[in-house]
Amino acid sequence: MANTMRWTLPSSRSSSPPFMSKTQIANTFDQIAVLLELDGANRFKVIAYQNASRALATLEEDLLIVVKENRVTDIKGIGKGIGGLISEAVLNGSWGNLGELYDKIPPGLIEMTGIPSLGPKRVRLLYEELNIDSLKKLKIACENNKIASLQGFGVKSQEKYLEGIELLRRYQGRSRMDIGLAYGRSLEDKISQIPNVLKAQLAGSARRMRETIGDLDIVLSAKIEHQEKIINQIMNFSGIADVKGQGTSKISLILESEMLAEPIINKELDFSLSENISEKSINSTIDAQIRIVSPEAFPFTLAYFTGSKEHNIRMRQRAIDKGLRLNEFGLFSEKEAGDKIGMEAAKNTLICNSELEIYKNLDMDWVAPELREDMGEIEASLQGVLPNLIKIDDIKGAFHNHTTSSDGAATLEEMANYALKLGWEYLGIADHSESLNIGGRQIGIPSDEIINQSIEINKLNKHFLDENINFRLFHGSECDILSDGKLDYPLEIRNSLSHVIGSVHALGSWRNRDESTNTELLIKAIEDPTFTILGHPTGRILQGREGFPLDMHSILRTMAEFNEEGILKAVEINASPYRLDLDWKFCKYAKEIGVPICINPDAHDTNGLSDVWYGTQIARKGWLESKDVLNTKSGDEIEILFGK
DNA sequence: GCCGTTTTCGGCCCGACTGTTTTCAGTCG
Repeated sequence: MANTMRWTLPSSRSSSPPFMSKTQIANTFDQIAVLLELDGANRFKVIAYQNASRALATLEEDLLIVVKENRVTDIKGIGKGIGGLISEAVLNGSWGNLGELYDKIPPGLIEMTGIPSLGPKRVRLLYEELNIDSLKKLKIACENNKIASLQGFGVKSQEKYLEGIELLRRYQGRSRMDIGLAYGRSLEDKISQIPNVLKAQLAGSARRMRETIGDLDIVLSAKIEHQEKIINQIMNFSGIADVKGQGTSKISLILESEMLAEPIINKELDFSLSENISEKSINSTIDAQIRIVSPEAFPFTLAYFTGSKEHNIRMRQRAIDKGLRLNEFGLFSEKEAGDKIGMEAAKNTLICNSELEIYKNLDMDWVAPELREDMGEIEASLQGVLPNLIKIDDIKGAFHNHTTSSDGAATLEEMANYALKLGWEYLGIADHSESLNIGGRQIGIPSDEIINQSIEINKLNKHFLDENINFRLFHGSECDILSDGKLDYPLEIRNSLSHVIGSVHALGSWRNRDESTNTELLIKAIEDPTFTILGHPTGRILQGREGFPLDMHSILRTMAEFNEEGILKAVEINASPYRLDLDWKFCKYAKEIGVPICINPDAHDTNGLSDVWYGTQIARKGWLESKDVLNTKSGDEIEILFGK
């Protein structure tokens, strides 16, 4: 959880209901869960708030309407208590007596739980016994040997906390998908090459293709007699910064950049990105857990550590419903296993040679790892209606790319040639528009110069046609959505373009406004007849900054209405691993209501075009099939759709 | 705090590792 330092209940900026948005309430419930833990509350109460937060974040309907129609407790996971809080927050902007909880828990305690192996229970104990309520006080207490004498603590814990405080200072938190995957694949590869390793596979959030990755989980299988030697060889890898734990079936490491097979390429970045990326992301470390199991247990352990936790809970429930029990070692009869646990319980497991067979034994279709978030995949799997997910080879081009005419590093021709090399049928050029300035320097193409780009594009297109090359350039613009919701450039320029990608760049005013005003202004931009695609919808930068507040469901509904009338309004998944915006959680909804999605690399150099891979992973995570994605269509089809 | 063909109470997923204990609680995933 980012920035745990100063938690407060949100106050409303609105003068009429809804006083609080879905997102605000969901975030608040997440905080409440942490505070309750520190307060020593019943752990199921904590889970209830976490579940309620999830339920709200995925609620598609307008929350105000749900509240007004007294349907809030119809939402699964929301009962009388939490439902009352939601209604009050939406209708009055107040938070019942939750304020007392915020007042009661010193903010320093939240920060202390960031120390490895120091959880809420012990933090609470330290607070009650020694009045420790900050990292600083904890450090002093450790140094003065005050912790070791406490019941349940010892010298080791004291030392660990001191190390942990130090670690916290340079702790990077989660990693972006590109960095996490680079580490994960390198480690997976190295382990696979050790003799007698039968399989080594990345699991966890990396396998599920989350936009950020917490730590790496790798499951490896080997015969029991080889396991000890394999562990020793792993421990001798270069690129291990620290060993956090080591057992016979699990090792826990911190990796540093020496682990990487090849250094991470620094691509040319959007100006707004480079501003928000600190040095820390470059020299980051990442945690890795490695599990060693027998070949028989491998599919179960892989499934278990792929998660998500929520998916696993549903899977176990499914097993229980069938009189079975599922754990990380097997799937077996509940009756037979009795009180036994772990490997012992799984002794008489049903044999499964792959994950597919585990699902099959539960009368389910295999669920792609990307979908395992308990977002409807269990139901779809049981009904046999899981989506046929899009693949990278389905992509035939992309619409949002920059050249040297704005802030790109490659020329139009270089970009086109690289796109051809990728096997694409088209490339959409969308340089920044006139108004975009940074530090007094104009980034965007001035109105009177855009004609030059048009001439150059026509020339290249004629060349492709003459040479009988199935490739074309589309001349668009990444047109600024100004703070009042109007589009940049005069109308005649926008009309002359094949596509207009509307993007918000002047984030200042958008981030300082409330959700409903922003939503209204963005809808105004979308309604402009020249508007085609919504670019990086929230402006978020992963690990950098939050996006501006927006009711995405409402935005998507507006876009769906246009599409129903045959007017193309698409939304972008910005495929840059720094953004991955539209968030995957909204993709399924967009698809269901009929809003086309494009996977756009927002490339600022030729290498950047390859980022469509990350966007495609996010599209898969968002349940998208090839037919849901605009840039799987052929060049001819796009030409008709754009009308140019 | 939520939920319910075992519905108004009693459950709520499961296991490894660690450091502290001498049988276990806390933490983590």
